[in-house]
Amino acid sequence: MVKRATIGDVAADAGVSTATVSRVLNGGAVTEATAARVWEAVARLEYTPNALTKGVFAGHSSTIGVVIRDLSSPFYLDLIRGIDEVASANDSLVMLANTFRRVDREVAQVRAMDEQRVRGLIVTTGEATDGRTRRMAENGTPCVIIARSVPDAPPGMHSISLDNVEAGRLMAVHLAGCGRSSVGVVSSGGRMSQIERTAGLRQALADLGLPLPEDAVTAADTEAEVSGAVGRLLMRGRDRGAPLDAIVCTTGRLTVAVHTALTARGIAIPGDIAFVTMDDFPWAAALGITVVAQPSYQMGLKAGELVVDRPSGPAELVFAPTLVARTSCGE
Amino acid sequence: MVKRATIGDVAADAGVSTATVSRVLNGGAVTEATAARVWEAVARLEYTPNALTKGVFAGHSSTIGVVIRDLSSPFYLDLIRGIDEVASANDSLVMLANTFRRVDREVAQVRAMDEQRVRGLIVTTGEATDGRTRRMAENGTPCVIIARSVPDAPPGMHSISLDNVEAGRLMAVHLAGCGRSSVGVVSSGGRMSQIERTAGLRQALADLGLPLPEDAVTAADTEAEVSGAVGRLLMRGRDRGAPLDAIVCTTGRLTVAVHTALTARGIAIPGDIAFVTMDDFPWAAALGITVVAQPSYQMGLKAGELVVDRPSGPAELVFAPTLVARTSCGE
DNA sequence: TGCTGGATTGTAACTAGTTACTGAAACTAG
DNA sequence: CTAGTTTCAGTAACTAGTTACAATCCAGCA
Repeated sequence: MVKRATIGDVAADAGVSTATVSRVLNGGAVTEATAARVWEAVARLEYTPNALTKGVFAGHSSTIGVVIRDLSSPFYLDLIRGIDEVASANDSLVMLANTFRRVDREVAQVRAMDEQRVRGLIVTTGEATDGRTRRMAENGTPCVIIARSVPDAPPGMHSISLDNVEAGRLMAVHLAGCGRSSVGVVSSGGRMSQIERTAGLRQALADLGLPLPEDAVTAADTEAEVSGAVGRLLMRGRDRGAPLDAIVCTTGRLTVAVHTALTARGIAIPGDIAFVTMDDFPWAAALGITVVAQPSYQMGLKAGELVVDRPSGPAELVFAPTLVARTSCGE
Repeated sequence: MVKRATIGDVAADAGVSTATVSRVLNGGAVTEATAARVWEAVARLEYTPNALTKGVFAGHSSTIGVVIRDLSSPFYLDLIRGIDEVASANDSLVMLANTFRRVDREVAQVRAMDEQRVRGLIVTTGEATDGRTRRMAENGTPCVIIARSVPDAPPGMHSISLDNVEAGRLMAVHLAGCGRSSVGVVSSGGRMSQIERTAGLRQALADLGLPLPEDAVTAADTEAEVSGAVGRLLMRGRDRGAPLDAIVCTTGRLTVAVHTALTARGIAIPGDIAFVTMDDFPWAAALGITVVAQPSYQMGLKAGELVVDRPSGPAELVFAPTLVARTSCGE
């Protein structure tokens, strides 16, 4: 195993002090002749500076930490692409951690990011990590919470989220415009974003004279639970003599499962039932699925900028969703 | 801005030396009473150890570096999940960098990983980075090259790839079994994996008495080029009086594009043309698309283990593909 | 009471860099 | 020809930890 060259080795090879090498590498006042000798030594020894040591001295590393609940979601993927764009424009790397939707891992990963002294932290975690991110913000590490707003955020603690009520409204207006009147909702658990989307949908439907009763909304936390949820919705419609003519899915994560549950029952989309869901994805166009899309890449870009630009106050950014109309709701 | 507590602050607060604090934190010989006082100080000051400094002393950080060409591919996503699994079981974080398929960014990101003194590096880059990874391996940083084998690898430099010839063979046998005889191939550029898959397909088809002429294989590097490539394939079949009855796509990245190109032309799958592609993905089941899947999660797991376990010699692991038969080839 | 010894704890050197301060040339000006 | 200024490079202190070695403490034993 060959030992890596240190700045001391370079200095010795070039016949100068480590201070001079550091000056050459980081742009201080040095003679051209000296600089040339140092660069030669750097090349000869294949010197690669130690970013850890630089980080120790600077008080923080040059990487941006990102903690994601679910790497398989296309929303998060585009978000990461946006962050990565800003990062590489600023000589930063992105340190990514996946939490697989487990709270204990969220807490552990955020602590790990703190230990790594990341330059900034972008996080899609729940409230369990708020204590730590708050403190990190106070310690001078900008933190960005995605998909959730944070009450009483200190300076340096930002949030980026979607206007979820508007997302629900867009769905309602589109469905009504397609002549649908009996809507069922598959929603995932009790996250605020889910609740807001359903509330926005319900309010807009009510404004259009189409009430959305409580029991027309079912929760499915996992893909396995979706089929049952869809079945319940279908049965309820039949029982009331008002058969379901539209299904809304409030989370992109369950889109495949809902779609599969419908087609597996031989239900035609949009012939029998209209289908709208959240978040655009590569196959949506091929399948003709109408979606309410988040500007995920833009959100990632903004998150990266908040980390890099360090605005003084806390920022609370809300992005507008857009409906991408395809064929899954008829018309 | 509140300054972060250092080990010195903890030592002062607990009335001991920094050495003792270090021993309490890392498990050395200390009295219970001293340990209790130190832990109290740690809690009171909300001390979070600096992983950068630890890394400087250890000679490397505790994070695993991963450089990915294309984060949007489901193959890489599952690979990352596998790596992440091993990482978190070993108190490591994954530092991820995306290169967007650009060689200059590959080189820059691998250098950045070297500067970060990652504990190990897992990479899906091309030959341009081989010089650096070779040297890193010699310096004691295990490197794993994914989807490509490396000639004359030094100890600590490993490769994990798919048996691409077998992947092509699986496709050929399946298509022949479904009664298809006139196959067209959409392939992406000149990467070795693409060439091997096509070669495997051609050999197996030939063994079955079904030659695959050179011009039945078209290259499409980007999604935009796919439609033209498919058109050429279709036209060629018509011209020869042997209309195409199967299309093979040798890269998961272009699956959507090929599928869209076919359906946009009103071609029924499998009615008019059979379709097989590489890499399984969430919508494949819903769409009934037959695929040759890589054990991507397993490959990620293995890559992580190579980094963590540091076997002495260079390892060259080749994984077997499996065909997931659905309905897109008829039968 | 004094000695030996194991268990704790502190001191100081070390990791690989950066930078404030210092000193020595070299150049300019009177 | 000397004084003042600028330029350049080196010394040493600093970042936040770890650890080898030395020092101290108290117990057990003669």
